[in-house]
Order: sequence, then C-alpha cells, then structure tokens
Amino acid sequence: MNDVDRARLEAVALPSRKVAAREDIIREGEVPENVNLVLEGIACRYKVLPNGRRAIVAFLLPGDFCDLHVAILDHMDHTIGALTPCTIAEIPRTTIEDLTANWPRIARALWWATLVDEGILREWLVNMGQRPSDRKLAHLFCELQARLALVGLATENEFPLPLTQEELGDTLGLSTVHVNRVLQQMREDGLIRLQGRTVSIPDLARLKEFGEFNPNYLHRNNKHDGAHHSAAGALLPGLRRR
Amino acid sequence: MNDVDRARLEAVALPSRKVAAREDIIREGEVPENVNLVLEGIACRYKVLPNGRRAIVAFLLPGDFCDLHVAILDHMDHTIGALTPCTIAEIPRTTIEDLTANWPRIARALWWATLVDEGILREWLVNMGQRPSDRKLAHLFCELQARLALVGLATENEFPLPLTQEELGDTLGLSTVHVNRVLQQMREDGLIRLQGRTVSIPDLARLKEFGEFNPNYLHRNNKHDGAHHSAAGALLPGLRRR
DNA sequence: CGCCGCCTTGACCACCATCAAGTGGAGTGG
DNA sequence: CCACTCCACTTGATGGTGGTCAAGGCGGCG
Repeated sequence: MNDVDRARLEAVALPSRKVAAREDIIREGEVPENVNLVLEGIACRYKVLPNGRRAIVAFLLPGDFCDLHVAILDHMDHTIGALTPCTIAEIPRTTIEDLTANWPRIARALWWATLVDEGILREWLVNMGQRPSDRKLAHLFCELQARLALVGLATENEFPLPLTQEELGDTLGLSTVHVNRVLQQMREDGLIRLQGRTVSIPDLARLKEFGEFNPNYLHRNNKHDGAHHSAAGALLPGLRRR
Repeated sequence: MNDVDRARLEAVALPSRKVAAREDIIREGEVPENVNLVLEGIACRYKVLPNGRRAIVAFLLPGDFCDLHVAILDHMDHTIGALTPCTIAEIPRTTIEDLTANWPRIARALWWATLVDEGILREWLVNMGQRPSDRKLAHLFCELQARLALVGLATENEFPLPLTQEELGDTLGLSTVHVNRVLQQMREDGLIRLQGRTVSIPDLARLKEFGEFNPNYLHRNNKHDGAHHSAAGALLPGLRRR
C-alpha cells in the first residue's frame, strides 16, 4: 500500500460517529451497509450462548476493522460491541467492493488484515484450551501490550486496561471470582501491578516467559503497509484529523 | 468465480503429491514457495506448547487451503500435519500473488475462504471456552458432519472420523482419558454411535440441539463461488482428475 | 447521602487432569 | 499358526483447578 492507495482509502470514509460504552456497533445476523473501523476506544467481538453467558472472541483496538466480513460474506455471524466509548469510521460496503475489484494493492492490504486477525484467533484458541488461568491472563496482557504499543497506546511497561474482571472472564472462559483471585496472586508474585485502569509490568520479559508469549503470530513486519503495522493503522492519523 | 476463473486456477496447480499420516506438510517458521491445498484426506493446523502438549487449531478437509497465509504474510505461525494419508496440490506462491493482483474475482474468492476459516475459528474459541466437554464434542461432530457433507463425504447421519481420541483431546483441550469417558456417555445417551472409524448419528437434530450448533458461521451460501461451497471445493473435480 | 457497579472474600463441590494398570485388535516375525 | 509388539481404547482411584453461591466492602456518581 503506497500513499496513493492510502489517500484513496482515506477519501472514501464517511464522517466518524461515537458509540457509548456497552453499546452494540453491529449485531449478529445484520447485513450492514457500511464497514466499521475503530478510530478510538476498545470494542470486542462476542457471541451470546443459550445459557446467557457471553463469549468475547476478539478485542478491536484503534486501527482495527470491525467487519470486513460483510463486504465479502453475507451476514454477521457475531455481534460487535463497544467496551469503552468508541469513535468509529464508516466505509460504505459498496466502496470496499469497488476497491477490492479495482485496487489490488488495497485488496491485498485488507486481506492481510484479516489474515492477522486469523493468526490472533489461533493463538487465543491455544491460550483458551491449553493453559492454566494465570498463564492465560499473562498471555492476554502480553498481547494487549504488544498490540497497543503498535498504535502508540502502550509503553514497554504500562498499558491501559479499561476492562472489568467480568469482561476478562468472558474473554478467557473464567468466572469473575476466579479472575479476581488469579489477578491478586499475580500481583503478589510481582508479575503485574494494577493501579486504577492501567496495568504496569515490572518485568515484561518475565511476564512473556510466564505466559509463553511469542509475538510471531502478530506478523508485525507488514510488507503491504509500508512503515505502518496495520492496514487501517496507516489511516488513523488521516481519519482522526477530520 | 466463474468458469474462466476456475479454469485459470486449475491450470496453475502443480502435480499433486502424497503425504503419509502423521507427517508434517509445512512447519512453523517456514516460508514455503508453494501454497498447499488438500485434495484427499484430513490434515490439521497445530502448535506445540513448551510443555510438549499439542494444540490442534483447525481441521483441513478436502478442498481447504492449508496456507494461503504465506502468499500474503511472511512466515508460517503454526505447523500443518496430515492426520490421515493425504493428497496435496501445490500452487506456486508467485502464482497466487499474480492471481490476486490481476484477477479480482479470484482474489475475492480466496479472501472469502480465509474469512470462513476465521468464522470457524471464532466458533471453536466459543466452543473451547464456554461449554462442558460433552457439548464440545457434540458441537465438533456437528461441524464435521456439515463440512464433510459439503464435499460429499458425509450423509445426514454418518461421517468418517479417522481421528484418535488423543487427537480429539488435543483439539478440544481435554485429556485422552476424559474424551474416552465422555464418548461412552454420549453413546449410552444415544447421541452418537461409533463403529470402527465412522460416527453415526441417530438424530442429527438432537445432537445439534445438545451441542448448541448453529451452522450460520460456515457461510455455506457463497455468492463468490457459484454453486460450490468452498473456493477450492469448486476445483476439486478438476484437480483430482489428473 | 444513597445507590449501583465492581471488586473482594469465604465455603463448598464438580469437572476434568493425572497416574497407573489392564484390555483388545492389527500387524509382524518366528 | 502362534507368540510378540504396538497402539488405541478402557477402567479405576485420587486430587486440583476453577465454578457456583452467597455476602460484604468500597468507590463513583446522581
């Protein structure tokens, strides 16, 4: 993706809109006319089970597309909700279809974005299935630190975590009570500290070791997006400027 | 994808090769020169953890691409291994790059395939995190029935399951012992029957109900692939003929 | 001030892992 | 044809991780 492509993509976005925390952005089954892109805030993909429990299957950070799916697939197979207040850019679905048909480099950049999403999902699946709860949390924190750092929202030893313990539980398949206890233990062990809504990490290497975190699945060296690290990440400055 | 596109894609495949059961097709970290496509047999994506346990994160059935990733991303972030003897078609990576750059409809069909994979991953994540082991198995069986039926390898009440209980455990994050006990219970309850390497389902609706299976995430109505249901599924007859 | 989310703590117990041993069938070689 | 081996499946006993239920603390906001 070069500057011309980037300009082309910026040009097609509709004015951004605000979404309050805990409000849905798109619901399962819908066939929305626009594709959504997170500019600010944290959103999540989730499904609700028959027993009422919510399963969070992805976090959407600034620069992430919510639903490129609907430009290609027919309907949403899950819901997207804002975890914090969010600013969302909308791009008409027809525009995406036009871009992918006529601008191969943009098509590749978008495809790249979905492949990275897929890599993250595979890693979450491993995390979910095979690790004890303390390592699950450690792994998740490492990923959040890495991904937030890519868009300038985290440092080597600190990142904002505007999630409740219940939301962490919905993400990792743990009960709220157990998340609470595990977090306390991790604090005692000096793996993390929690002050207000930010996590600080005394020793990132140690946390990575403990959480068996290997960032290769994030594919941070994106050759299709120049210096930037996510297809839309490249657009953030331009889109925010409006 | 129309007939011209399909012919174009068929034309670029190299002669197929055979892979023995339990042999790897591509390993984590590799940057292969060809993209692989399963023609016959069942393969899986997996990662190995520091403690030696294997996590299976996807099944690859006939018609599924193994590693479109490497045409776009840089390296494999997981390994692909054959679970049964497999026949694999190879397509040069450069050809994929050429196709995606110059044949938008093919590019979209491939992108579509990765989006469906992503949908399956999300559903696996839900399954993994939120359901008790018997429902996990039920859900997995329903998915296998549905996906195998799409390529003509399953009927409404029977499908081949050439997997060991250990492999099922690696997939669902359960111990072999526990998989065994749960399967027995499911047989007692009349949810499934196992004879040799095939599963038969007395009452598919009941199994779906029990496993909370909703096939919407498989996106079986693919408008980008004409009558067929997977990008490569459309190619299977042509490629097998060689 | 009072309410409502969110976090915290305790008691109890179930699901599922682990360890260990044993069964049975398929393939192999004497 | 019959040992022998190997691998998948099976069964039992035991214990820990993490779920559930219930109650209490605590800070923010109207």
